[in-house]
Amino acid sequence: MLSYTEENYLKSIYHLSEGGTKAVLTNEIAASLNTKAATVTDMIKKLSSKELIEYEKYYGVNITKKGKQLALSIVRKHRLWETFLVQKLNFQWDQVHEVAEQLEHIHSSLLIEKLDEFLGHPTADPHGHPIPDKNGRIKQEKQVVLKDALINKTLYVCAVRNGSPSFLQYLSKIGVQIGAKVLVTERIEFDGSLEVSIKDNNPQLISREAAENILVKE
Amino acid sequence: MLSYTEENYLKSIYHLSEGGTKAVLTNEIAASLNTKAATVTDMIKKLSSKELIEYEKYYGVNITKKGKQLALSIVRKHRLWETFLVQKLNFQWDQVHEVAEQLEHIHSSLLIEKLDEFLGHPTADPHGHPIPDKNGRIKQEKQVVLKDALINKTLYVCAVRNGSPSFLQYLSKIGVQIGAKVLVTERIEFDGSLEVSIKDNNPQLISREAAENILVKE
DNA sequence: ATAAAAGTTTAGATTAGTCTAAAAAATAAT
DNA sequence: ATTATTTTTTAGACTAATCTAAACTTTTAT
Ligand SMILES: [Mn+2]
Ligand SMILES: [Mn+2]
Ligand SMILES: [Mn+2]
Ligand SMILES: [Mn+2]
Repeated sequence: MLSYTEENYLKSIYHLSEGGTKAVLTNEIAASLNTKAATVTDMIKKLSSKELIEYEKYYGVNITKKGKQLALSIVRKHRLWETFLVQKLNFQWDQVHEVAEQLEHIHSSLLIEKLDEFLGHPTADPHGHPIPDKNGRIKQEKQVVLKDALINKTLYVCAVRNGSPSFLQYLSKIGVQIGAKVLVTERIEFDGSLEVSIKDNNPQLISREAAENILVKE
Repeated sequence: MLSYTEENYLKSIYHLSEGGTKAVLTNEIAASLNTKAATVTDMIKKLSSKELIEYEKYYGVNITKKGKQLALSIVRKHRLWETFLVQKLNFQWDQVHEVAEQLEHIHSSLLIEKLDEFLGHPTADPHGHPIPDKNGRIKQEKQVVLKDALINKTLYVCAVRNGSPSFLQYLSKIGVQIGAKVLVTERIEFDGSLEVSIKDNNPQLISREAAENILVKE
């Protein structure tokens, strides 16, 4: 069984390697976990000896199949708990991440399967992120970054890329939530900001920065 | 903020001091936490320096007001989680303790208040143990050990004293659950075993040992 | 009252996780 | 192709929690 700390390292390595194909670097892990490179070097040796990652000195790490399965089970727990907090306990979507960081480390397969059942086998968490199933499979739907969306095409918000409370609170304030209808009415060349109509309301400006962190689908 | 380990020691000391008035001894703590006396000595020094207990060398410890409040908040979390697992996730009463041992250490007052609300402010957990309220207050009802119950008096099971899975499974098998109607039809002098009618069924024998671990009320 | 037994504390060691500072390797710049 | 910079690893130290073995106190038995 992995310790709380080992689980956090493994999950972080999994997220850093998502999408990309290159090895994950020591400093990247250190930055993502707010720790020091020397500490990371020790830990990746340990995870490597457990065959959860492959480590080549000075070149970084790659997650193994076994490591990925384990990481996915932690991600599954994290996202199921976030869903529980929002759907059953009426948390706001900006309040759940920190608590889920703790809850994801509870060890009980019975608990997680019963929780999944209780929630009706959800496929996405409150931020639109996919929830891996019991076998670690993820249902990925095609989505596009709002920044790159076509002008005057009706779209629906399906996920956020940045889960920071301040960003989520801002989104709530302007009416952006998962499922919300959005329409880009104009793209400002100068700074990349967008004029967007949210839920058929009067168009308002959002920054390029914000538009890069909102995912939409048709 | 207390560590996972400090919380377990404090809770254990609280439970060992419940009822009794004498100081809690090093070996009692060691036994209850499956650790060694030397380890306990170190930890009680730490808890003492945090003013959660009062420690007199060679004579044991007493929990302080501050320590008791903290212990009660952990007990509250433990019992609310057990209630959640049984009432919402359909766990059996013999499956919840181990998981609650982990869940009780999640730090989030928002979480626990919302959970309490979600469960409808329950006053007892699945084993009939009282759930302290937000302020640490416990609603104690008068109850008697089944072993000492009057003959042929209708009573209702209100709690168990021993939460081991094997005992709880045995109780489930013979129909004893919280709220079940029971009637002691005869007390066997020889070994203290009781003949008991459970839910108006034919009387059956239960051991003195079992009868000492079942609490009933009128 | 003294000796034996039981219980508790101290001393010294170990493991997990962390850090800083120095050494080594890889990458970038002249 | 050397040199300078950046990144990574190693070395050594620290804290929390744990253990065993030895020393010390208290309690019990003679
Ligand atoms: Mn999250
Ligand atoms: Mn975590
Ligand atoms: Mn319990
Ligand atoms: Mn616990």
